[in-house]
Formats: sequence, C-alpha cells, structure tokens
Amino acid sequence: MMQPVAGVAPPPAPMAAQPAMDQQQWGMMAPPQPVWNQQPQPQQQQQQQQLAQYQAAQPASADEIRTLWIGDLAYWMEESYLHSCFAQTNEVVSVKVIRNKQSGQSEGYGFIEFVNRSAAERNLQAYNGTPMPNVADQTFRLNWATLSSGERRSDESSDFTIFVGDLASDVTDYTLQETFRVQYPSVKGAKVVTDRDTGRSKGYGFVRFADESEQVRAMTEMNGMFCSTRPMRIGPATNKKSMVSSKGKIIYPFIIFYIWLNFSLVGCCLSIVEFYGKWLILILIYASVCWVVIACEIS
DNA sequence: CCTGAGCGG
Repeated sequence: MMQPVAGVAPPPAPMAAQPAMDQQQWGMMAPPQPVWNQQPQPQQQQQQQQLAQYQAAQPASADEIRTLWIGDLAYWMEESYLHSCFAQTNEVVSVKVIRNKQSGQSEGYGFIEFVNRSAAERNLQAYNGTPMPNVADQTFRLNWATLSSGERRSDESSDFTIFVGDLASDVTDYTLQETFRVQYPSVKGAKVVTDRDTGRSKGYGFVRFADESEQVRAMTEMNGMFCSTRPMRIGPATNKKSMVSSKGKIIYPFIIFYIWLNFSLVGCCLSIVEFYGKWLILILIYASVCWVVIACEIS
C-alpha cells in the first residue's frame, strides 16, 4: 500500500491547474465576502501584529465556542491542506485531522480552531457549502464543533427548533437563516438538509431559536411566507434528544421508566405479600419481565 | 428529494 505524500495536492490532481479553477469556482458560487477579504493584503509582519492586536482586543473567553467541525475529508486531506484553505485568514489557531489509532488513516473529519467565536462564524458562513480546493465536485462540510463530553455545559439546552419544508433548491443555510433573522433576532442558525452524495438540497431544513416565544411566533407567522421563490411549510421539529440506538429500535428512557415502574409495583406488593403467599413474588417478577419485553417490542 | 449526522485531546 502506497502512503500518500504529505501536502496539499491530492495524487490525481496536480497543483499546476489549480489557481484558475479556484477563481472560477469561487466566482460562480459567490460566497459571502468575509471581512478579511475586503481589506488590502498587508505584509506578513503586519498581519502578525494585527492578529496579535485583534486577539488582545477581543480575548476569547475560556468557554467560548470557537472550533468548527469539518467532515467529508478525503484521505489525503491532512493538516497542511486545511491550513492552506483557512490560514490565509490569519484567524486559525490550530487544525487537526482525526486519524484511526491503528492504521493512522484519516477518519474523514477534523477540527479547526479559530481565535474567537466571531472569526469561526465568519469562516463558517464564508466556506460552508463552497467548493474545496484541489478536488472536483466536493464542497466544504462545516459545522460548529460540539463540546467534548467533559466540558459540555449543563444549561446549554436553550434550543428551540422548527422544521421548514417546501424549500426551493437554491435556499442555503445562510439565506434560510437570514429570512428568519430579520424578524426574529434570537435566531441562532439554520440548516438545510442536503443529500450527501449529490450535495443538493433535500428541500427541507431546520431553524434554531434561542427564544422559545419567537419560535412559537415563527411557527404561525412564517408559515406560507416566501423564502426565495417558494412559500415555506413550517412545523415543529421532532426532538432528536432522546437516546436512540443506531437502528432506532430501542428508546432507553422508555425502558428505564418501565423498569422503575415494575420495581415500584413489586415493592408495594411486598407489604401485603404475607396475605397471599410468596408465590405472588414470582408472578410479579415474571410480569415485570414480560412488560419489559413488550416495551422493547413496541419501541 | 419533506424531520439531519458527522465530533478529539
């Protein structure tokens, strides 16, 4: 097995043909211009100084989310590739590609840490869904990184989401978000669900609100309103919070509830068991097992 | 195309 050479260029796609293609792809997709693109390019030293000043002026708080998750990475896309994609912004703190511990092969995703949250936000808006350099027919798949389990906030659950269907094919995360943000300032973000193979919109998506009252209002006020060329169909988003096994067969809280219920029943009946005899205990245990089995089958 | 799918040290 031949190991890929470290670098930004994939084996089948030479760098030579790249600059012109980059221009064309970026021009066609017309991503929103981030702030750093509107400034004249200074010298390297000045850039470093500006970065230092920027970080000093807006220090990132310790609990600020400023890391993006990136997926759909090809095996040859290493840290150097990701750096070449984002480092020009001078806002990247670190990049990391997650690899299999045994084989060392990329797991196909990684993390990009920025100097602060707003920098991460700008890059997320600018790059998500736009073509990746040096590869045909692939777009950046970016999202906010979830906090690792240890530092996850307990009160973070202010997440009120609506489902938006009947979307036109040209609606992006950004346009969907802005459609709602003009009326509902608490909009935290929007996501259009796309087909992983084609990259095309599946015609539906989700909008998240920080404020529950705005979520409720939007459910009625925005239903039938136009986003791009078509009216939206809005409904409540099904909660993805409940733990579901990979095949969606077992709902754990459901089972835990049944186990608790059955133990409670057994406990209550133990107090009167002397009047009915010890065989009742066996019957109750048998019934409890049956209930759990039935609960599993139903769910 | 009509209720997403991926997250380390």
